[in-house]
This record gives sequence, structure tokens and C-alpha cells, in this order.
Amino acid sequence: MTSDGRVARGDRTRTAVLDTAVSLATEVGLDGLSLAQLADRLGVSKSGLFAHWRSKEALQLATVDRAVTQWEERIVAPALRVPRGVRRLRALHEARIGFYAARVLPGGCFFANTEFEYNARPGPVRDRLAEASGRWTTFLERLVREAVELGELPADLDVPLLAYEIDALGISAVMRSRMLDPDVTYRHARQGLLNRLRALCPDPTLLTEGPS
Amino acid sequence: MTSDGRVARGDRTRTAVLDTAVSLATEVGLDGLSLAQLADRLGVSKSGLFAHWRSKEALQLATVDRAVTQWEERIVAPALRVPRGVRRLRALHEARIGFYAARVLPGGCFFANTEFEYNARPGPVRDRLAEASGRWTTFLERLVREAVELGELPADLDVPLLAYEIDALGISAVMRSRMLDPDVTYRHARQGLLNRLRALCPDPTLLTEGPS
DNA sequence: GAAAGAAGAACGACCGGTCGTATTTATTTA
DNA sequence: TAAATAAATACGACCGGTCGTTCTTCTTTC
Repeated sequence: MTSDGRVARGDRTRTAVLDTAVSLATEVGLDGLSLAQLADRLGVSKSGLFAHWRSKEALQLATVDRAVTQWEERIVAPALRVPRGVRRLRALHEARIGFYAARVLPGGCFFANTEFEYNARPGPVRDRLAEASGRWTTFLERLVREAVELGELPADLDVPLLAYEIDALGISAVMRSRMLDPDVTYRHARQGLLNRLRALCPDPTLLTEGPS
Repeated sequence: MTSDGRVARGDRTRTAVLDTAVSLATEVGLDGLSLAQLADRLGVSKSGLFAHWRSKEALQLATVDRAVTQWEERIVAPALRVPRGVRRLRALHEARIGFYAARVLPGGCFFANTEFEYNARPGPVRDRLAEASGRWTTFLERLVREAVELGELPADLDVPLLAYEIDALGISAVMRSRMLDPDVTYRHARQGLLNRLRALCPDPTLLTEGPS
């Protein structure tokens, strides 16, 4: 951004490049991303990329950041527009499934490919992903805690454990939907959360309607 | 194997190479595996590998097969030595967690790195992994069904759904243990399964003791 | 001495990265 | 307003290095 708030022309092209980089890395992996291929898809020359990022690693880092932003825009933001409580928990779950379902069919999904490439390998990329994972976990636990405070879930609930169980249903949905039948996978992921909440939630009317 | 059942000398060296390849791919990923590095670690020359496999791709495929075998020896086989029913389900879960925990700390884990590299990318590697995933799912459902038939779980249980939920707790344990704290992750994975079974199992004595 | 096997140099292809040049864009001058 | 100049950007060619793969050479063994 320029100092007066307008979006500089360079920033626009940067974002366009990064969006393409995310979608390319979604297909071939962040490691498999080659600058020649990226430049080809963008219709620019390879050396032009070095005008915006000093190295491939810098571009990869920016790509990760962009993917994190996309994730939060696509999953976190919509859920926050739903009333808090278990309804919001289910909306988040649904948004997550939808996010992956939408991208799994044409190609892959950035996080599904990237987190597993880089986890446990020290380095700046891993650090960013670990940071994003931590933010995500904290966010999930906050949502569960809010539902408890609203009285929609038992007061003596193990909040981190339920957050983990919810996350588990989402993660496995991502993974299994790409190896096995996506339809039954997503159905199981939805039903699993519904069962879990039904067992905990004293007010059944909160769970009667389908996913928002 | 030779026709009379003895293990041919060539097969022994092939297996040794593949074990090293699995452990190397566990660290750098199946894509990141380079023949020079593999030959180095084996103390042989790069061209020697071409005597056993006609191309790198053939060696990668054999590496995947070897990893699947290791998985089944390390996780499935021990669980089958435990009495069937919910005890066996918990033993399988525990074996899975232990398998990953043992390999996560030094480096990575083959499947955690590889399945996500290759899922949704068509090709022979993906096909093998999908096939192994299907076998695993079928196996899990068989174990759940056996517990139902023993009367340890309700007769009207949704078997595939519970199998999915169990698998979900394992998958997410693998994933999260590498980005976030492994100890709390594995604890959640164990407790999650215990809670789920406790809610279903009419006989509490089956769940009193700790993991085998 | 001949056959077999492994070792290592040599190959084409591709990678990330650099550089000199041409083309576009913006600013100044008449 | 139109022409001229300055600045920024994009481009294709090229470099060193690594990859998978092949081919030649040398050692070993019967």
C-alpha cells in the first residue's frame, strides 16, 4: 500500500502472482514449485519474478502467507458471521469441509500438500505453518469456550479435548476425501460432529436444522 | 523369492536398499529422494541401483510397497495378537500412535509425508496409496464389526462411522503432533477414543485398564 | 583368459539466479 | 498539447550446479 491508502500497482501484481503460486503449489507441492513453470503460467518471464522477491525462498514464504490469508478469509470469516455457540462451531466445520471440497476436485489443496511436506522440517516455512496451526487451535478452543459460557455445552467440558476432536474430524475429512470416496467421507465428518455435539448439548433445538 | 522358497541373495539386498529408501524418504519426502543421496547412504554407486530397478520411478514404487509392508507389520500385526473386541480397537489405536511417535521425533514419517504429496495426483504411486488406504479402512471396519458381534458395542451402531471417527483421531494425532505439542496431541487422541467408546460400550470393565 | 559386476566419468535436461538490453511508463520542457 | 527525456520494468540469453540416466573402464572371480 502507498502512504495515502491507495493500492499500489506493484501490490496488485504481487497478489496476482501469489494467488497463482498458491494454486500451482496446490497441484505440485510447495517444493515442486518451479519458477519457470510459475512464470509460464503467468505469461511473464522468470527474471521478472526476481524484481518482486529476491529469491525463490522469499516467494515461497510469501506464498505460504497468502495461503494462510485465503484460509482465514474463506473459513474463519464466514463462520464469524454466524451467531456464536454450537451453531458457529458447526458453521466452521461446514466451511472447512466446503473449502476443501471445492478445491479437491479440480486439483489439490495447498495446506493438505504443504503442511505435510514441511512439518518437522525446521525452517522459516515450517515456522509460519506452525504459527498458523497454533492460531487455528486457539481459535477453535475459543469458540468451544464461548459455547460453554453461553450454557450450550456442559460447564465441566474438557475444552481443548473437544476442540481437538472437532479438528480431528476436519483433518481426516481432508485426508480421506482424496484417497477414498469424498461423499461418504464428508458425510461421516458431518455426522461425527453432530453425534458428538448431540451427546453434549442439553438443548436439542440447537442441532435440529441442517448445516447452514 | 526363489522357487524353492529360499530368499535369494538379490532379494536381501533389494530389501536392504528399500528399507534405507523408506527411511530416507521419511526424512526428505518421496519426491525429494535423490539417487545420489540414497547410494551414498548405502555405500554403493548410483549406477548400481539401476541393476535392480530400471528407473527411479520403479524404485519409488517399490519403496511405497515396502513402507506399506512395514506399516502392516508394525501396526496391524501387533493389534491382532490382542483379544478381539474394543480391546483390540484400542490396541490398534495405541500401536498407530506409537508407530508415529517413534518416528516423528528423529525425522518424519513416510506416510505423513508421502500420502499428502501424492493424493489427488494421478499415477501409480497414488494408486498404491489409495489401495492401501482402502485396505486399512476395511480392516478398521472389520474390527469394529467384530466388537459389535461380540456384544461389546451396540447392535445398531453405524459401523463405518465409528471406524471413521477412530481413524480421524489417529490421523489428526499424526498431523498435529508435528506442528504442535506431541504429548498433549497424543493424550487427546487417546482420551478422545476412550470417551467415544465409553459412551457406546455397555460393559465398563472393558475400558478400565490403560492402553496395553 | 574370459565373464560379470560394480565404479565412476560423461551426457542431456532442468533448476535457481544474473545480466545487458529493449520496451513501456512517467515526468519535464517547449 | 506535443515532443523529449528519465525511470522503471520486462525480457531472453546465459551461468553454475544438480538431477536421472547411460556408457566405458576396471576389478574380481572362476
